[in-house]
Amino acid sequence: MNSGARPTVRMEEVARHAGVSPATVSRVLNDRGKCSAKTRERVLAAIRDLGYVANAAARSLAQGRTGSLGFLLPTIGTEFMSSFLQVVASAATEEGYDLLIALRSESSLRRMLGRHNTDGVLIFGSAMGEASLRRLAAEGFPALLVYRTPPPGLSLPSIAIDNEAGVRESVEHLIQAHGRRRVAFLQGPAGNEDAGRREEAYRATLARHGLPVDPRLCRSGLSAEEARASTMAWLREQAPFDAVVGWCDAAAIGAMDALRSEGRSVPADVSVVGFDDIGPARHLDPALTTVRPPTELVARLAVRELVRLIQSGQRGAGEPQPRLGLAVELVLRRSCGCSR
Amino acid sequence: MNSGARPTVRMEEVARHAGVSPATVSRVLNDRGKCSAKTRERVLAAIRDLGYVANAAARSLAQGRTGSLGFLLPTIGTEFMSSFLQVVASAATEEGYDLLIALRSESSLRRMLGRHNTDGVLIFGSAMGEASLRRLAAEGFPALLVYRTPPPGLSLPSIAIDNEAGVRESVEHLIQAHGRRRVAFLQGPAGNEDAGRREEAYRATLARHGLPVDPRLCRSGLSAEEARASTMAWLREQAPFDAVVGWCDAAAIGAMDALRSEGRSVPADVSVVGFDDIGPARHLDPALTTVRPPTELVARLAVRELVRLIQSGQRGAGEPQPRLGLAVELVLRRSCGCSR
DNA sequence: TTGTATGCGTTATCAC
DNA sequence: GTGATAACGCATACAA
Repeated sequence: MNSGARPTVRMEEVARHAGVSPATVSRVLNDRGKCSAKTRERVLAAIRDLGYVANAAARSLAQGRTGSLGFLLPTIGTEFMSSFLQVVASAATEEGYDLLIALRSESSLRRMLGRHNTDGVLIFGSAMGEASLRRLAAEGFPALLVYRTPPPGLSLPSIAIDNEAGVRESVEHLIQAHGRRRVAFLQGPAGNEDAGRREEAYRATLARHGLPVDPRLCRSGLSAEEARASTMAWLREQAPFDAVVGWCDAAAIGAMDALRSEGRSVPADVSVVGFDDIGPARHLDPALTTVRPPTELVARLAVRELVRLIQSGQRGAGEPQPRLGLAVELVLRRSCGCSR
Repeated sequence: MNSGARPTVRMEEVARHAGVSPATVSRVLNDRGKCSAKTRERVLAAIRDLGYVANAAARSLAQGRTGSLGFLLPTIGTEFMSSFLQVVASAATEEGYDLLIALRSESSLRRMLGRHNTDGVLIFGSAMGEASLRRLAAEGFPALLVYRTPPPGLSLPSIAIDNEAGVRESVEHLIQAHGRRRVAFLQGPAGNEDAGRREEAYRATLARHGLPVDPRLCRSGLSAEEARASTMAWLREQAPFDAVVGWCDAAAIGAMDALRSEGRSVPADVSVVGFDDIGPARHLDPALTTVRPPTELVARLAVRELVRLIQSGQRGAGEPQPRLGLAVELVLRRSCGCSR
């Protein structure tokens, strides 16, 4: 906390320096109660002179709040997550909160709720198991799910996107605009809700259009590398397919990689579409057709809503929890067969 | 902090439940002092039963440490930063610290040092101005610069990479292996030290090989978009160039984009190289030749060193500060003209 | 408008 | 080994 040469300067010292009491310094610092402009000036000057900074722990202890939000996420190292995190971080700052991040892990979680005591947590996707979610909900700790809906029976606020609509639109586009009939799918992680819903929507859309759902045409797209391997396997086994839907852009990119290296043309031979619209998507050759979720909106809404939860005090278990499914947008580029 | 229905369970309640004193509970919790296995068991049981979690603020106040590290960064939303942050986050967890992140901003900084009181801060690149750095150094607060060396006269520990060697190697490769003579450069942000050193190295290497440094061939590569525009400008003005060196991969990607859209072949007409080796680099067509910094090593070293600083107590202003310049690696792919 | 006194929940220093 | 008790630094009734 203070490992400098000079000892920590406390509020008391500021008070002496300004010729007032500690309470007055505290008031000036927090804009509480009225005080004359003159003393206010003196106090501020003393603070500047001494380089005083309030001790966060003491403040938290006295106020009963920490002024920080926790963000629990499964992993940071993806294009998608980094842009999301960027928005969350600035939104938190705007709302006057610090942001504490923790990678998926039970111990991190306990530390957020316990050791470091955040005022509330944002839980991204599969960053937290169902059992922990239940405990959390039972404790009534302010928490909000992002890119995930609460498990059945659990009443937790959540902000998710409309995965179904996104995949439905993209698959229908492949079928109707480009005449594709044998659509393959690159699957996401098993526990991932977004991934699951997207796969469901893929199957449902094919079925709705009277197309067969070939089990061979569903393979792992956990990473670009796995997607690449899966696509190679399709080619090797001569599975008949004329389109690939990636559960996310990285998977789609892996597929394009494999197709190119095997001399297949995208989109002439095979259409490829993704999901997420990560930064590189538009710079690929051909540029990737994909589904764009309102990332920035989600992040801002999430932070704002969490802050509202915190500031509204106790969460009434009775009142309905907000559960938003935000609209997504199909971005047509060249990898599906469109001319732009 | 606690907005649940039931009131916060404090250490005192745990003590009552276990039939011991609060002091004993504290000891069990922190593994301090000896206590019989039997009481220890009882206390742990009580903690479990009541779902007790320690109040972080009170603990910090009593101990004089927060158990969290601050990470000050200019922006999160880049491939490079996201992978770096990922490692920093897990390293911090391994060392037993929480990670508090803040985007570049003076107010964020003050909050890290003051309002939230981290035990030490990691400062990435240009995230903090020189004036603030001086103040920080003067206060003796544990801080470590990453991807940046301290300004002259300032004694702050830092961990940086060998930008010069990286660019020297890549430019020499263009010259010697591929016979390039007119090498253009896409510049980074003005305040960015890495960017500056890379540009210097670019000029120095050309000079060392008796090649002219054409001022027209240095343009902005702040983002992929700007790099694209700069490359378009070179083409439009018919500036003679047969190679482009991007200060970072994103810039190189923008250049490749522009070249492709204008019908130029990479690498047949123009060689392109980048810096950073971000994830997508290997998936481009052609795959991007680039310089790979030891990102993971830097992140781990940084966290470890900062923790050492913190735990070693006061930073002796006299002892020499570590100032590492870590080795980088030239990764040859196809965009420079190599066959793989 | 300003000062005084008390409490926030934990750790640490003593005694026992 | 274990239990009282005093800090830790700040916010806030309450009194002035």
